[in-house]
Amino acid sequence: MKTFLEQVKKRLKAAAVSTFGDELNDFEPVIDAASNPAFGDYQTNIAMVLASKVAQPPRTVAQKLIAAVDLSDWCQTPEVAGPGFINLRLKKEYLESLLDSIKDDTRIGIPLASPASKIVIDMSSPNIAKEMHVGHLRSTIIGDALARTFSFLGHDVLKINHVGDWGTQFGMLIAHLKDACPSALSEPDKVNLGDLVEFYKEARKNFDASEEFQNSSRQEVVALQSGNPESIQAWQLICNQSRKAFQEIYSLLDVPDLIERGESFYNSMLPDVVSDLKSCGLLVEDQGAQCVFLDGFLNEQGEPLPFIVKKRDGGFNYATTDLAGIRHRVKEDHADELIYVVGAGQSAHFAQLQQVARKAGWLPEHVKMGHVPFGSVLGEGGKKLQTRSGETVRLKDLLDEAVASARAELEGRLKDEQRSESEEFISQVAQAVGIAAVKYADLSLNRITNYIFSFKKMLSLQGNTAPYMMYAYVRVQGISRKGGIDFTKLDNSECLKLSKDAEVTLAKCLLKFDEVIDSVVQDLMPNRICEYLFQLSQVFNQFYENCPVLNADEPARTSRLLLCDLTARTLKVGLSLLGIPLVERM
RNA sequence: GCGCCCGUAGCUCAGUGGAUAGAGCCCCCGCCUUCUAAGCGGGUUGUCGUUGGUUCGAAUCCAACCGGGCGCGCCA
Repeated sequence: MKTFLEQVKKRLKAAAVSTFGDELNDFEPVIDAASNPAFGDYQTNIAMVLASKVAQPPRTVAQKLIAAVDLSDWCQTPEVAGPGFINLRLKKEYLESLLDSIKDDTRIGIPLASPASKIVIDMSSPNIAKEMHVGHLRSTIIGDALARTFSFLGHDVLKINHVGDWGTQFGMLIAHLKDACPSALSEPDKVNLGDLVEFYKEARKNFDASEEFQNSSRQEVVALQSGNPESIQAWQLICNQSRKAFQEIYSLLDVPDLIERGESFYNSMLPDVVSDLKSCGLLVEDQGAQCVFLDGFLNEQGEPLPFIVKKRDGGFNYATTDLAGIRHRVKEDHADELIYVVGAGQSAHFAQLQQVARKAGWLPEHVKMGHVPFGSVLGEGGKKLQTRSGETVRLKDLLDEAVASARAELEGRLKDEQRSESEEFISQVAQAVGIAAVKYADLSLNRITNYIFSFKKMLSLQGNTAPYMMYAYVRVQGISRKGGIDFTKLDNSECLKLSKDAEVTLAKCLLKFDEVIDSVVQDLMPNRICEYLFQLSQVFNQFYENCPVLNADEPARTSRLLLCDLTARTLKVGLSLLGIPLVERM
C-alpha cells in the first residue's frame, strides 16, 4: 500500500495548501496504520499538527481538509474522530483491484529499489582454530537476513566474513603442533577443527607454564609474519580445516555466498593506513603508540581518547585492520553503504572507527556506514548460555539438538495421528523445522535486547514461532493437493471478489507487505518481517476457519484460491528474506 | 568516573509522539461426518522502573535518580 499512502499524502498536502495557504508547502503529512480496527485502516494526525499553525481547532481543521480532499477512488468518506484524527477506510473494490494487479507478479507487488546500491555487510566473523559458538549465531543470521532483503530489492550485496585468521595465537599453535603433531603442519586433513581446538588449549597451557615455549612461540610468530614458506603452509592448513568446519555450519544454516576476507587479507595495506593518517595530519605519537585523538570520547581524566592504530611494539591492531577494510570497501568494492553486524558491546569502537575514517576522507559523506548492534543470547535464568560443564555452547551442537528435538516432536505427532511417513520425509521435515525454529526465534526478537534461548519455546507449535508459519503455508499446499489445484494455471480472468470479513482482513494484510519491507530496510530490523508474517499467518488461519475454499461456489472458489495462493507466496517470499525454509507437508 | 544499551501482564517479548498499551505462553471454557485441530473462538492479567519537565497528546522526547548488562589507550 506504499503507493496508496504516497498518493494520499500528496492529495492531503494539496488540500492543506489550498485550504490554509502556501505557507504549508513544506509540510509533510504523516499517515499511520489505524491503531484499532474500529478506527478504519489508516489514520492521520495532520489536523492536530496543523491546528496550531493555522490557529483553528483540530476538528475544524480536519473537517475542512475532508471537504477539500477527494479520496473517493480509494476510500470511503473519511471520518473525523477523537481529538481530530482523520480515519480512512479502504474500499473493497480498490482492494480487489490492487490484489488483481499483484497476483500475476512474481514479486507480489514489491518494486525493485531505484537506484540500486552496492552494500557491503560485515558479518559472522568466527576465529580460525576455534569452534563457532552461540556468539556467532546472531551476527550470521541477522546479517544474512539483511543481505537477502537487500538483494531481493535489487541491491548488489557483498557479504564479508572478517574471520580472525591472524595474530600471535598462531605462533603458539604452530609451535605446539611442531612437538605434538608435526604432520598436521605439512599434510592436509591430518587434524580437524576439534583437534585444533584441543591443541590450542594445550598450547595455551604450555605458554603459561614454560618460558622456553614462550620463546619458540614468539619465533613462530616472527617466522609467520615474515612469510616463511613452511609457516605459511602450516597456517594455511590450519585455516583450511577451520573453514571446512565453518562451511558445515553455514550449509546447515543455509547462509550462502560469504566472501572470506580475514584479518590477513588486510595485512599488506596496514602500513599505508598509518602513513596516510600521518600525511593527512591526524597521526599523533603518544606513549610510544601511533594514535588519532578522537572528538567526544574522553578518558577518566576528561582528556580526549586515542584511537590506536600502531602499538608501541610496532604491531597493528583491529582498529588498523578495520580502517583498511573501510578503505578497501569504498575504493575497490565501490560500496554505497557499509553495514557491520556486530554485537552491541562494540558500538563505541564503530563510532570511533567511523569518526576516524570520515576525518581521513576515506569514507565520503555519500557513503553510509552503520553498526547494526545486537544483544547476547542468554541461557535459562538470564545468565550466560553455557553447557552443563560450564563451557560455551558450540553452534553445531545447538543446531543438532534443535533438529533432534524437532524430529522427536514430529515422530510423536505422527504416532498420535497414526500417520506413517518415510524416513526421508521425517528427516527432511525435522531438519527444516529445527533450523527454522532457531533462526526464527532469533530474528523475531528486537535485535538490540538480549534474549533467553529456549528450545522449548522456539519449537513450540503455537505462537510466534517458525512451525506456526510453516504450518500456515502447509495448509495452502494441502488445499492445492486435495483439490488438484495448480495455482500457476488458475483461471483468474474473473477478478477477485471479497465478500466475507475474513477475506477483506486477509486482503489488507497481504497488501501491507511492501510497507513492512520498507521499514525493515529503514531500520535494519528483521523482526518486523517476523511480526508481519505472524500476523499474516493468524489472519490466514482465521480465513481458513471461516471460508471453505474447495467446497465454495464460484466465483468465491476461485477468488479464495487466489487469496490462498497469494498468502502462500507472501509467506514464502517473507521467510526467504529471513533465510528460513518451507516444506510442502509437515 | 565517563559512555552506550536495557527495564512494559505471572513468564517470554512486540510496540520509540497519537485515540481504551498489545501478542504468545500459562490457566479456564467451547469447536474435528467438511481443505492437516501444529488450528479457531471466548474468558482472566498492567503504578509501561521512579520523579519531574516539554507537548493539544508521552511507554515513546528531555533531565535526574533507582536497578541490570556491556564498553572505556596498546586483545580482537
